[in-house]
Amino acid sequence: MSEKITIYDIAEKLNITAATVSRALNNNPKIKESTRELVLKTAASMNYKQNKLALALKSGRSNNIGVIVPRIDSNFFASVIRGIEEELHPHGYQVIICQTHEDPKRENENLYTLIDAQVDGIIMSVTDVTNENDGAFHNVLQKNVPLIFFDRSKHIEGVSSVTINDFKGGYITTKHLIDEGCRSIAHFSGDQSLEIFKNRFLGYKQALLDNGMTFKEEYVIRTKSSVDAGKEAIDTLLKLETPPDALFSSSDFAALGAIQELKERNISIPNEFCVAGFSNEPFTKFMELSITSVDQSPLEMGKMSARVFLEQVDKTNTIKIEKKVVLAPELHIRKSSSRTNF
Amino acid sequence: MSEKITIYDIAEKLNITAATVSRALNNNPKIKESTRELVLKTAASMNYKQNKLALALKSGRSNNIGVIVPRIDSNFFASVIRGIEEELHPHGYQVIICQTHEDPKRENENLYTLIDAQVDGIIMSVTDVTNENDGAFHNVLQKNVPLIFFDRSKHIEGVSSVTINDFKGGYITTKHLIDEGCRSIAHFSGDQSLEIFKNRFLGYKQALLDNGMTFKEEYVIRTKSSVDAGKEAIDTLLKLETPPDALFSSSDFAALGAIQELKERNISIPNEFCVAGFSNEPFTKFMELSITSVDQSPLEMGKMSARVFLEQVDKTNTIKIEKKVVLAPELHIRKSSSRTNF
DNA sequence: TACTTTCGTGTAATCGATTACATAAAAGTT
DNA sequence: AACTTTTATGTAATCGATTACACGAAAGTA
Repeated sequence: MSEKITIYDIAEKLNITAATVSRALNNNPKIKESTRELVLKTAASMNYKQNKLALALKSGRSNNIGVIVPRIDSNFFASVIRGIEEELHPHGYQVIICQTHEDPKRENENLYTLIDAQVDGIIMSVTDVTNENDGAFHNVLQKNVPLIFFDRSKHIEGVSSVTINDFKGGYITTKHLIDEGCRSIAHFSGDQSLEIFKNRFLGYKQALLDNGMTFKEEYVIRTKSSVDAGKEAIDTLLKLETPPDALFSSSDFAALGAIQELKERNISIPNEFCVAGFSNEPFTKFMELSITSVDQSPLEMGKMSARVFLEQVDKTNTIKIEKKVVLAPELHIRKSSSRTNF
Repeated sequence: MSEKITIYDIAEKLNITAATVSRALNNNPKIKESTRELVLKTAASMNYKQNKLALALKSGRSNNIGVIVPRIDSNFFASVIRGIEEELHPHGYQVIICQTHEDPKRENENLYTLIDAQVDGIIMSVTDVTNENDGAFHNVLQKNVPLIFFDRSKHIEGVSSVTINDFKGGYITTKHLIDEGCRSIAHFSGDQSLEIFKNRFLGYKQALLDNGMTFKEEYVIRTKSSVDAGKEAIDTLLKLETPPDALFSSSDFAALGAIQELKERNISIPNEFCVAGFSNEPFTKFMELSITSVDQSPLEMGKMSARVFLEQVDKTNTIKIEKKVVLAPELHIRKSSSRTNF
C-alpha cells in the first residue's frame, strides 16, 4: 500500500538506468528531450516523490534551519519565528524549533542536537551571556554552519547578528517622558549581563544627562519580566523619600504591574505618573489605558535574520562574513504617557 | 578544519571495520568489552557525531515531526506548539513548523513538503474544512504517516484528534451569563464550516433553550476574529429594536472590540451589559476591565497531541487507531461579566 | 582427539539520490 | 572513407550508518 517509489522503480519500468532518471528529473541538458518527457510522465503517473533524506545525505545539505529561542509562546519570539519562516519558505527551507527555557544547559544541548541533525544554519536568541561553555558555539562554527544571533547576541568572532538599537530605544523613550514634563524618571531593568538590557539602561541614563537631569542609582531597579515583579518594584520606588513621577520599564509586563499598583493607590496616570514599556506586546495597545511601548519589529527582525542566513549559506567556505544589522526601534506613544492630547 | 568524523575514520584509526565501530557505539552485546571501550574512547577523543541523515535514510525515520498551523504568532497556536515541543523533545524528536495563513493551497503544499521531508508524523490544525482537495491528506495516510488534528479537525477515517468540548464551552459560558441575570444574550460566531465555531454556537443555543429563553436568529452575528470586526458587529446589534444585554463572543478579539464600542457609548459593563469571550488570550486578564473567557488549555492540547502521536508512531503498521481526545473547557470568570462580587 | 558451540569481527548489501568517468552511437568534417 | 566531435546513456562510486550473513578462533563436550 505505502509503496515508496524511487528512481530505480521508474528506471526499471522504462528499461533505463536510475542515473538517466535522475538526470531527466533534474533537467540535465544532456538528456534527450523525448526521454525526459517520458521519465517525467512516468514519474508523475507513479506518484514519485524525491526522497529528501537521500538527497540531504548526498549533498550534505538538509534544507532545514534550526531556530533556538527561550520560549515560543511569547509574542515577540513567535513573531520573529513567523518572519523567519515566511522568508525562508520560498527558498525551500524548513524551520526547526527549539526552546531553551533560559537554561544554558538546554541551549548547549539544542545546539548539539541541531548540528547532529545536519541543519544548514542556526538562528538564535542567546539565553545567558555568562554561559561560559562556549564549546557548543565553537562546535557550530567549526562545522562551518552559519550562525546568526537575533535580539540577544553574544560577541563571538565570525557570528552575524540582527538586533535593534536598544540604546536608542531607551533614549527616545526617556526623552519622550522628559518632554511630557516628567522630572524624576525611574527605570526597570533586566539582567544586565544581557546587552539588550544594558543598552536600554544606558540609553535611559544618557537621555537624562543630555537633558540636564540627574541620574539616581536608586531609581533603577532590576526586575524580572512579569506583572508581579513590576508591582513589587514600583512599591519599592514609591517608598523612597522622593519617589519618581515616571517609569521607563524594559518589560511591558513589569510596566503593567506597575500601572496596576499605581491605580490601586489612586495615582493618576498619566497626570501624576507616566509609564512606558518595551516590546510593544499586543496587550499594551488593547488596554483601556493603553501603554506606551517600544516596538522591536519582530517580524522584520525574523525576516532580516533569514536574509542574513541566506547571504551566508553559500559563501560559508570562503571568507567568514560577520554582518551586524541593527534595526531602529519605534516608540508607540499611548495614553500611559500622553499628557498632551489623546 | 570542519572535518566530519565518520565511523570509517574511527575504524581506520583502530584498524578495525566500520561495522565493529557501529556495533560498539550501539551497545551491541556481541562486541568484546575491551573493543567497545576502546571505540567509545576513541570516538569521544575524535569528537565523533553520528550523522542523523545517514541514520534517517537507513532507518526510514527522520525523527522530525511536522506541525502545521494557520499562523504561529497567536498565543493559542504558539502555546500548543510549545506543548508539542516539550512533550516530544525527551523522545528525540524535532519539531518542524509550517504556516498556512488560512490558505488551503498552502495547507496542501505544506502537507506534501512534510511528507517529502520524510517526517515521522504530522500534527495540525485544519485551515478550511471545505477544502475539497483531500488528496494531500490521503497522501499522508497512504504513506502510513501518523496524522493528528488538534482544535480544528476534519472527519477523515483513521485520523486521531485532540479538541476541546466547544459545545460545553459555549454552554457553560451562556449559562453563566444567564446566571448573572442577562436576559437577551447575543453571540458572535465564526466560520460555521469549522466545527469549533458551530459547536460553540450550538452550546450557546442549547443553554438558552434549556433555561427557558428564546433563541433569536438576529442575535447571532458571524464575525472575523478581530477588534474591528467586533466593533462593527456590536454596532449592528445595538441598532436592533430590542438590543441584547449580553454577548458571548467566539473570539476574544471581537469581544474586546465590542467592549471598546460599548464604553464609547457609555454603556456600563457589566451592570448594563455583560461580555464573555473565547480562548483566554493573555490580554483578557490584563485589562483593567478584565474579560471573562473560555480557556482551551493549549499547552495541554499540544502535549496530548504529542502523546497521541507517540502512541501511534510505532503501531502504524498494525491496525489503524483512531483516537478522539476531547479536553474540557474552563471558564475564567472576570469583571466583564461579574455582577455579583469581584 | 574430533566435533560442536559460542564469540567477535569482517564482508558486503542496503537506504535513495547524484555525478565523475566511460562508452557506444550519431553527427559532423575533411 | 576515415577521423573527430557531439550526444545520450550506462557504470559504478559516494554520502554515513546499519545489519544479515559468513567465517576464523576460542571454548566446551564427548
